[in-house]
Amino acid sequence: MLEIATIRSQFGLAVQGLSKRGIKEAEALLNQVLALDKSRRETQIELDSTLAEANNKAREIGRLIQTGAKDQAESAKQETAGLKAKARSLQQKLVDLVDQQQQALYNIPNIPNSDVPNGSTANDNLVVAEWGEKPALHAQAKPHWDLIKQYDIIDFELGNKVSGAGFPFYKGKGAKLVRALANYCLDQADAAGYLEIQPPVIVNQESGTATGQLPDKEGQMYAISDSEQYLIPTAEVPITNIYRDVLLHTKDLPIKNVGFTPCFRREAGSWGSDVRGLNRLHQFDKVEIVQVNHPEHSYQALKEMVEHVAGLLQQLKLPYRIVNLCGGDLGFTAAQTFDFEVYSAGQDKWLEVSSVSNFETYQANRLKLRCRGEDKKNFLLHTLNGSALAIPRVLAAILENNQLETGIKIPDVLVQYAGFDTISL
RNA sequence: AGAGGGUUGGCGGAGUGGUCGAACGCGGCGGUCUUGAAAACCGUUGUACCGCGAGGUACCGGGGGUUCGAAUCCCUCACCCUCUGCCA
Repeated sequence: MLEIATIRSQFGLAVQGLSKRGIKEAEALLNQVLALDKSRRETQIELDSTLAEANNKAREIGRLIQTGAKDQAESAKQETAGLKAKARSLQQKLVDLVDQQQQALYNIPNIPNSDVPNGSTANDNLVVAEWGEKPALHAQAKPHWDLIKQYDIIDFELGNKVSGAGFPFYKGKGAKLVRALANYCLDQADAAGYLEIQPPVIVNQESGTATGQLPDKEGQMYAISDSEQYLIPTAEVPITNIYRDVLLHTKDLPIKNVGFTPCFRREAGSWGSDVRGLNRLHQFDKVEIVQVNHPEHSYQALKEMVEHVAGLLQQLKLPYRIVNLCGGDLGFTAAQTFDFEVYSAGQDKWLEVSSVSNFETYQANRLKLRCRGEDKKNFLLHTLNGSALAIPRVLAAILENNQLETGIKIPDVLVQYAGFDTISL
């Protein structure tokens, strides 16, 4: 969430930033927050002075009682009734105003950084790098949803029967490939200095709010009935929330964590005819890298994370392009995001397999994740995360790009993890 | 799951209704002393919000209540410890 101090001191920049996201009423929205902030402060001043008066009265009564002046004490008690009522109503007013301000801020997205391209849709995203050659496939090449049936390695019908659409079963070499990809990604992250974490996959409301999924994306998460908990849509949520209400020291930085979890997404409204097979699932596995860094180093960290993901895809020999998301396509909480899209030859499509973002202080402000500086002043840290990688789409691209007439060739780096080098009949 | 005990500042640990943001010790920071260091001594040392400032307000696990006044009493939730039970 944006800091109220930032909105106050850099109003023009904030308006400009939100406009970049295509929010037309940005100025009115921010003015509304500032108005709430103003009355919040006024109410607090009034409340504080009322409480100060009541405190003084109470001390005075204490003194009177101790000196034995019972009658005076009793009459002084009568005088406090009004103050008490006043304080109570001001308190309520303050709580309401704080709540309103909070709600308003929760619904304002992050300000894109200056390097984010202008634009309103995915068409305006900027391709900043491309790597690899599109493979030349044989004449009978197929999309992965046909290949998985042919080799019987992933079963959507079975998933449909047991769970629902978008919950496939991975079988045999399909299951082993998932495991191989996860292990490969985790080992690479480990080598890059990330601490491996196995977090819970169910989180509470506070966690969902702190990383920004709530209230913005409530409809996209699976909620647990009765317990106000949610299945995680990404390991970002539990892993970043480790640092909720935490005060770090500069010597602790950077923090680098990696987690491998299933991710659950309702994907409400996004089901279409072009979304087939592994392209979009309700449950999928993902290795996620998360960093907490000093504001001065976060963009260097973002660059390193982008390079890390690029390295993974290069070793897997998957052609990819890196996309700098435009203002209109940027996620709610991100200040800047680079998407990795892998070319999947069987369906002739670019599949998003990673999204690497810097959230600057947006999440840290909700998390109350701060750092104690050398000057003993506390400041908000920057959080970052990226997929490294989202497994099913990578799997789809591997199956499609490496298909031969005789079978599917497994990328060299995965062979030692998978225990086989070919999928064939 | 049941019974009992507990949760206080960076740490340890007092405090059971008033002057307590909280004794004391340790640690940290500054100083005196010393060629330097240690020891000793003196001072200082939480966070957030509001205020130009003086200063004010809130916070003793979370939330609510009683009271003129709550770290202290009551309710509730969470967590920890001990004993009993159950279970991958």
